[in-house]
Parts: sequence; structure tokens; C-alpha cells
Amino acid sequence: MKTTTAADAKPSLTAEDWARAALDAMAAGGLDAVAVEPLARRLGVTKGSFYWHFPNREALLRAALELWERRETEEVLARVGDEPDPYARIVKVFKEANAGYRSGRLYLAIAAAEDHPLVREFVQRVSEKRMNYLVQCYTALGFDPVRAQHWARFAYATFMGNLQIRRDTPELMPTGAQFNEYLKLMIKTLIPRDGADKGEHKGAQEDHPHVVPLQRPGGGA
Amino acid sequence: MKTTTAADAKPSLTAEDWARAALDAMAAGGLDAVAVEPLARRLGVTKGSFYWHFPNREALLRAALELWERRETEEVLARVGDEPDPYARIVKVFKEANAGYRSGRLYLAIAAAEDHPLVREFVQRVSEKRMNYLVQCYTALGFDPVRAQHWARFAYATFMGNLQIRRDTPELMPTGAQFNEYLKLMIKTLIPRDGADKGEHKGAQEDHPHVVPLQRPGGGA
DNA sequence: GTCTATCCATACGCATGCGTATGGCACAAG
DNA sequence: CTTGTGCCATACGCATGCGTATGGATAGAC
Repeated sequence: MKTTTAADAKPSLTAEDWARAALDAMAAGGLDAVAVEPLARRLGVTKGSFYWHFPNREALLRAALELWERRETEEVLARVGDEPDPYARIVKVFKEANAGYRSGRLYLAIAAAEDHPLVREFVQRVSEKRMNYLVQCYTALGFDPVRAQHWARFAYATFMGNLQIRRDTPELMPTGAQFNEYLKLMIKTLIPRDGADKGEHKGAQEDHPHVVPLQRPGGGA
Repeated sequence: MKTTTAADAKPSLTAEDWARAALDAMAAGGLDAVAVEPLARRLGVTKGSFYWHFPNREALLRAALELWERRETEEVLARVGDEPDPYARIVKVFKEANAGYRSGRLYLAIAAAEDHPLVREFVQRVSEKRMNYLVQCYTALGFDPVRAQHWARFAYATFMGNLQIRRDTPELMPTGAQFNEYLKLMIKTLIPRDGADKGEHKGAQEDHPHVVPLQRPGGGA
């Protein structure tokens, strides 16, 4: 069996193995947890291995952040995939985001080290990509640019805040049916039916209605 | 003149001076920035001073967190003060929270170190207090307990997410009139007029209408 | 079998932070 | 003037992490 995570499988590590381990450490203990010697111990080797694959700690950090950025964009594409309905796209993103806790936790850990210039650079790119995706969704729903920006920011903020709540005070997050109610409330509130200012949407459907309002197929990716 | 912040004024430091400096360091560089020797340098003294006021670093951390918790609760009380209208209370909290960036940044820095048991304890207490306050507001607006919880969590998440956005990608936050539009949108969306499930509120007033719906004076503090 | 490149271990110097031990200095009490 | 206490400096040992220098092991090339 090849685990590629423990200290037994591969007789020879790769740079990406180190990057993966660095991301794990980051999620667990923040930026300062990305230390060469502890990572080496966890990988079952010594520093000698590390300084063969990387010139220094900064290079490892960069590799880890690049891996993270790649994962993030791939995950977003894999999650929403080929969903044509912009309404369903937002719903999918929101549900997946609130379900998968691991990726969000990693984001919070990385973003907490925004004082590091390299980290800041990556965090900004990833955040802007996410926001742009949401802006495109709301634009496809018929919102004018300014209102699409506002609603996208609103939804993104709510999404990020839920991550924070789940991490800091998980007992404040409901479970089971209550959680589904909570999700439905947010989705219904955060996705008005059109770009008009009044009369948001008043029908309470089952999961999400398939009333594709604009259906703009040639979006992006 | 007594500055109590630099390294010149008081000939003798107090434990609270250290706690304040620890909070400043926390806001700037996270939990690991609360280090004895760097703080001593910043205060213009040496470790000898610190270990007279505190037995160890953990005690400083506790003192700093206690100071933080005290500040947080005082600030909330000072912000909303004696506002009787629950609608206006939520609006005030929201506006103050989005205006004052410093306190929110500190919260994010502290919450990022939730792996530390002591930090986690304080973060949970502060978060629960804030959430409870919001739940009370929504309850005063006529929401049943479950829906009050949902809306309070929703609003709190949005509030936290805005902090995060402002810290990580400030260029995604609008300024001036755009920001006021954004604020108004969130407030209008996050404070439905009553606890009913349909027909949220359809009038678009100026700032916030003074249509006190329930006016429950004997809330709590 | 020898040679060479790949991958890693060992050992060192350096820097920084924690905690302790001890000495010093100012100032008020007596 | 002495004494004691509050407040701090200095110096030490210890631990951990970064980066470097160098040697060793293994596997394919020839």
C-alpha cells in the first residue's frame, strides 16, 4: 500500500510530499507550525532530506501555498462543475462550503498569517477568485454590476463567518434538521430572485426551485 | 505627560501595562508574538521586570485575555448603550462593528489561536456573549427562539465575514457611498420586519425606520 | 566491479525565547 | 545612617529552529 502520508511507504520523498505536510501543519498550527525539523520528524526523515528538495523554509512555504491555490481552484471547479443554473451554482457552493470543514479551516489558518507578504499575496488571489466567481453568478442572475458585487460580498462574508463560527464556537452551530433550516434560510435570503430592489422572492420551495432566470451558458470555465 | 504606552513616561510598569502590550502584539503578530523578551524591548525594560509582575508567559496570556474580555463587553455596552429599539440596536452594533476595524482585527488574531486551550476558552465566552446579545435583539423583534437563533447566527456570521474580508482583501470592500449602500443592503436583509416566514419587509426607508415592533424594555443590561 | 547521481543522516554554529538566580538601585521607614 | 522593600538589570542554562558542511547508502550506467 502506498499511503504517501506516513513515514513508511515511499523510500524517497518528493517536494510535493513536503508541501502537503506543510499544508497539514498549517491547518493544525498556523504558519509557525511550518517548521522544517518538526515536519521532518513527522515525515520520518531529517533536515538533510528537506534541504535537498528546498533551498530554505521560504521555498517550502511558496510551494505549499501554490499547492493550496491549485487545490482551491480545482475544488471549486469540481464542486460546481457543469451546473448551468447560476442559482443552483451559488447554492452548491454554499452547501459544499458549509459541509466540507477541512478546506475552510485551512483557509482561516492561512489567512491568519496575512502579515507575511507571501501569504498575503496568495490569500488575496484566492479570495478575489472566489469573489469574482460569485459576482459572475449574481450577474448571471440579472444583477447590475454594483448590486452583483454587493450581494456577492454579502454571501461571501456570510460564508466566511460561518466557517469562523464553526471553528471557534461549534456549539453555536446547529446540527441535523436545524442546520438544514439554517442553510435554507441563508440561501433563500442571499439569493433574491432578480436584480430588482423590492419584492425579493416570496415562494418557499422545497430545496431550490429550477426557475433558471437567465441561463448564461458561456460564463467562464 | 503620562503616556503609559511608550518607554519613557512611567518609571515603573504595572501588570496591566504588560497585558496591554501583549494585546497589541497579539493584534499585530498573533499569539506567538506575545513573547516576553520582545515585549520587554518594546516597553523599554528587560525580562527582569516581567518576571517580577508575572510568574510565566501563561499568566501574561491570561491577563491579556481577561483584559480583552473586559474591553469587549464594555465596548458593546458603550456602543449600543441605552438604545431601547431592538432594530436600532442591531443596526448600531452592525455599523459600529464595520466602522471600528481595530477591535475586529484583534478578535481575528486571537481566534486564530484557538488551538491553545486558554485562548479557546476566552474566545468561546466572548462569542457566546455576542451571539446571545443578538439572539435577544431578534427575540425582542418578535422571533420565536429557533428563528431568532438562526437570524442572530446569520447576522453574526456576516459581521465576522466582513471583518475577514476587510483584513484579507480590503480592496474588495467598497468605500464612501458604495459602502453605505452595502451596509444598508445587509441591514435591510438581515433584519426582517417580524418573525413571520413570508413577506419580510417591503418598504425601503431612509436609514432605519422607528417602527418599534415589540419594545421589550426589560431585556438584560 | 566501478562510477556517479540521487537522497538522506549527522554534526556543527548561530539565533531566539523561556525561566532562574542573583545583584543593584532608589526610596521610604526607623 | 542603616535597613528593607519594590522594581529592574545582568548573566546563565536549556530548548528549539534555521541553515551549512560533510559523509554515507543505494541504485542504475558502463
